[in-house]
Amino acid sequence: MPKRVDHEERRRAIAEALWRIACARGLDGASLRDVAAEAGISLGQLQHYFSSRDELLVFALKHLGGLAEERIRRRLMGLSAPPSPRDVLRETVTEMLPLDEESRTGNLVQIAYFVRALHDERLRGHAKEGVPALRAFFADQVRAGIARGEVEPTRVPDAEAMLLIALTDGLTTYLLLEVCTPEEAKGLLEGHLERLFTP
Amino acid sequence: MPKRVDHEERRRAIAEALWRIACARGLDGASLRDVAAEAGISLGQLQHYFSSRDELLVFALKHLGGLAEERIRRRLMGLSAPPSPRDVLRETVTEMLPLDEESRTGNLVQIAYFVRALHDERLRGHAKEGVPALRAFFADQVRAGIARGEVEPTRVPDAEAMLLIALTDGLTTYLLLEVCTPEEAKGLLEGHLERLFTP
DNA sequence: TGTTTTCCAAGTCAGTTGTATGGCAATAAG
DNA sequence: CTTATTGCCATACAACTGACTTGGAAAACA
Repeated sequence: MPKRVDHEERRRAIAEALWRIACARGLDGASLRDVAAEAGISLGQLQHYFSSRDELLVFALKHLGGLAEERIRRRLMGLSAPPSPRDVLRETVTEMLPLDEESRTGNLVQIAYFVRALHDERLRGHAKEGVPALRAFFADQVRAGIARGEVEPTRVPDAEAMLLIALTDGLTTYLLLEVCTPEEAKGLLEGHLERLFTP
Repeated sequence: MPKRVDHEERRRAIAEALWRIACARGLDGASLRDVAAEAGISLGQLQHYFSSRDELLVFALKHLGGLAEERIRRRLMGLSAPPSPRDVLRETVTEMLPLDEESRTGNLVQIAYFVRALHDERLRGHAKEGVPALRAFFADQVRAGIARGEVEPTRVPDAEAMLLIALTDGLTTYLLLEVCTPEEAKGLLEGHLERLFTP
C-alpha cells in the first residue's frame, strides 16, 4: 500500500470549504474549482475524493446535519441534570437559531440545500429526513411537561412540536435577513414557551 | 412611430415565464435562453425588454410581490364587512400559505429570491422591504382585537405580529417540503389564533 | 412614397462549468 | 530490484452561460 491518508478527514475538510463558499455566494455559486481552492487543494485532488459534484453535495449536507445535532447534544449536556422540559425546549430551539457565526453559516448552507431540494427529488429525502425525529423529540418534551403539570393537558403535544419547529424556522429566516434582532427572536420564543408552560 | 407594443405587458409575460422556470429548476437554473423559450420569444427579443439579467430578476421579484399583495387584498374584500380582526388575520395568513398551485409557485420563487438576497446586498433591500408593512398591519389587527376585548391586554401587538409572520413562514417551508399537510398547517394557525383571541 | 423609429432574429464572443484522461511520485509487497 | 497500488495533478474538452453586435423587418408618420 502507498501513502496512507485519512479519507474521511479529507472529505470533511473539503465539505467545510464548500460551506464557506456556499455561505458567501450560495450553493450554485460554489464551483468545484472554488471549493478546491478554498480547501487549498487542486481540482484533481478534490475529484479523487468526490467523483461527482452531487456526491460532494450530499456528503456535505449529511455532515452538516451531524454537526448541528452534536451542537445541540453538547448544549443539553451542559444543563443541570435533570433539566425541565421547558429548559430542554428553550435550549434546543436557541441552539437552532443562527446566533453565532458558526450557526449562521450552518443555517445559510442548510437553506441553500433546502431550496435545491425543492427542485431535486433525491435531495428532498435527505433534506427532510431529520424533521420527524426533531418533532417527536419536541412532542416528548411537551408530553413530559403535561405529566409534570406544567402544560395544560388540553394541549396536543404533536401540534405544539410542529408549531415550535415552524416558529424557530421562521425566526431563523428573519434573523438571517436582519429583519429582527437576536434578542427579539429569543424573546419571542421565550414568550411562546412561557404561554405553553403555565405554572 | 413603428409597431406599438405594450412594454409592461411584455415584461410581465417574460417575468411569469421566469417564474415557471425558477419554480421547476431554481432561479440559478433559469438562463435567459430558457426564459425566452418558455415565453415563446427569442433571446434577442428578451434582451430588448431587459438589458441585463439582474434587471429581469428585480422586475420579476417586484411583480411577484405586487401579485401576492393583490391576492390578499381581494380575499379580504370577500369577507363580510366589517370583518373581525381575527378573521382578517386568519384569511391573510391563509392566503400567504402555498395552498394552491399559483401560490405554491409564488412562494417557491419568493424563497429563491430570499436565498439569493442572503448573498446579494442589493437584492436584500428589495426582499425585506415588505416585511415591516405586513408586521405593522398584523400589529394593528392585534391592537383592534385588544380594543374589542377579544385579546388579552397583556399581549404585545408588535411581538404577536412578528410571531405570526414567522410561524406562517415556517409552515410555508414545511408545506413546500411536504413535511406537513395543508389541513395541518391551517389547523395549527387556527389554533394559534384561537389562543391569541380569548373570548 | 419615403423616412424614421421601434422591434427582433441570428450570430459571435469570452468566460465558466463539470467531467474525463493520461501521467507522475511515493510507497509497500513480491 | 521490480512491480503494483495509491494519492495526486495538469490539461483538455464539450457544453453552456450572459453580454454584445449586426442587420433587417415592420409600422407609423411625413
